[in-house]
Amino acid sequence: MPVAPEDWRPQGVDDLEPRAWDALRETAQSVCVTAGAGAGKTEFLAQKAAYLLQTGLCAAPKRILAISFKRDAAQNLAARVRQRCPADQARRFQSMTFDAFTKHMLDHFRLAIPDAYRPPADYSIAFPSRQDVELFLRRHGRPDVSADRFERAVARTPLPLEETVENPRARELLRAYWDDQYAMPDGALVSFAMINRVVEYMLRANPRIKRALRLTYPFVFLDEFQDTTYAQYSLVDAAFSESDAVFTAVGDDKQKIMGWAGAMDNAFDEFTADFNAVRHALLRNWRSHGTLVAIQHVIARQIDPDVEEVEARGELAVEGDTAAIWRFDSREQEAEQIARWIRSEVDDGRIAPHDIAILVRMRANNVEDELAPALRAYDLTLRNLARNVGEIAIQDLLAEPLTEVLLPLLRLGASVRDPDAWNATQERLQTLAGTGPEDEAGQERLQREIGEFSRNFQQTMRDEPPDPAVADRLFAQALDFAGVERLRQAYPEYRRDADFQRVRNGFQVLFRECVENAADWSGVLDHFEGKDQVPLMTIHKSKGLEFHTMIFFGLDAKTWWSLSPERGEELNSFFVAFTRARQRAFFAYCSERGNAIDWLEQLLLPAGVEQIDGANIVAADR
DNA sequence: TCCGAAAACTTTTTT
DNA sequence: AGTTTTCGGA
Repeated sequence: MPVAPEDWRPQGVDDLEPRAWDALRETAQSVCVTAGAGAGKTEFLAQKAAYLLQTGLCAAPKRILAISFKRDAAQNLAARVRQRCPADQARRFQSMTFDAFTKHMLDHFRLAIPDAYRPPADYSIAFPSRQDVELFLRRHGRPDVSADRFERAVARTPLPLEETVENPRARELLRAYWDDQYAMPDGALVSFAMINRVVEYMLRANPRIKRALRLTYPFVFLDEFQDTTYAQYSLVDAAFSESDAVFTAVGDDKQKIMGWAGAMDNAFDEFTADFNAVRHALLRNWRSHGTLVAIQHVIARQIDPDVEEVEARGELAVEGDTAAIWRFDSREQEAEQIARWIRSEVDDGRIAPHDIAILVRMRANNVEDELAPALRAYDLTLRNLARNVGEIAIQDLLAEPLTEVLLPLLRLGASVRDPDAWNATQERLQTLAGTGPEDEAGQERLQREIGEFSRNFQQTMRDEPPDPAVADRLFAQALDFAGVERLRQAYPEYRRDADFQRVRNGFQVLFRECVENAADWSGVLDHFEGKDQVPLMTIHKSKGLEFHTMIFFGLDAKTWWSLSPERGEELNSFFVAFTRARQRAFFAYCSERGNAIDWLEQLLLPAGVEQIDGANIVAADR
């Protein structure tokens, strides 16, 4: 039974801020919502979805399409809506990445693609490397063309090339690329950039498909809109322009840090004009407390002089400095003092190591070499999320479906009763086996198998202390229980053997590594997931995350190369780093490497951020 | 093998 | 803009 719009209440939260109400109730016209750091972007989208679904403004069988850039963002949003709405409503909320959406469109409407550009049904996804592209350019006698620019041309040139490219040499080169990719010896290899172009062409050429799309999705959400690329924008345009689809685009221009990778210059302005959207700005920050928000405002005003002041809703919960520049004399002192500071914070019981993030602008691997030994001397472990285990980065490995299946399985063995692990295992295996909730016999068999498996595992883990050889054996057994063939069937990204082996191998390497650092198997798995370790990552990787305390490492001029205070994204990336902090933000630099960049000092000092001699950050008697 | 010069690279996601 | 890798000539 639908709720009347005026009676609808937010789900699972007390209330929304007035601006959020305005943006939420706007359902007749597209909206651009500026949601700054900590404004509750995901929550806002989830509430708006709940509003549309529960009031019947988006009534069955119509659906909401939500498009994000990253898999975890798409999954988080979907999970949030599932918490807020009954299953039959949540099913009509389709949250996916841009690439997943275009690939679905391609697979569904492949036959509607004009002959000259229709990929064969058995195409595979390619992630072309620079070398691949350079090889192609050399083969076609054009080594003078930069691979970067050529890839960008592929991504941005609309099809059909015969009509859209005037320069004959450019046209032939692009056409040769498409022909080559479609005629690879092991079958067609298509990149997501190509899929985007093909689908955009298909939508332009088939008004009927466009109409069907519009009927299915009267509402479209676009997440992190500031980072939309031109290719993605043109696809959205081809799919929904001149339709009555109502868009909700959410993002923050001040956090645009992907321009160098092709993000649009002013996505919000263009969108507001093209889709006749009204603009709203959320004005609360639920993440940080007042002191930090005040400093954030000073930086924000530097990025956009017209920015509105934000109301801090986070509570101050620490004593002492909440923002400071730490100046060190030498690299040695810098690493040593930071390690000592973290140790004393942890010893005082204030926070756990994983509440403190170390952010860097780039080259996290080099910084790891510098900091890890110092931390180790204080019995702290640094987790560099960009570090490769085998051929995959730890951060990527942790988000892989294989990890989602194997970790709960291993957890079952590590403790006698772990209902979360049991439920997760059951859910994952159901998906793998394709057992529906109505198949009672299948469910029972699954329960029995899990029970037997976990008893077996529990015994091994009780009898044998953590050891690399045992780890390998447990890993092999868990993988076997899940079933390699089933896994590779269920997840298309594992179809190609090399892709599966890369993840498999990475898991094994990290698992074996964690064995060395833990007293029991439970500890091994905690270590695997990063518990009680200090995370280290780039600013780009930290986007969307938050931490109790943020330490920015390397406020030296040398690491901020393409930086100019007036324009460019460097100030934005600095803003992103600062706004990750709930309680405290510190900036470390060391005169041995260089001086803190002038403009940052000029920005931070007047904002009330003091400079502290790094020798004094931990009391001497500790 | 060594040296200096030149070129490459830095910040990333995606089934 | 600075750091790291590659390359060519000795």
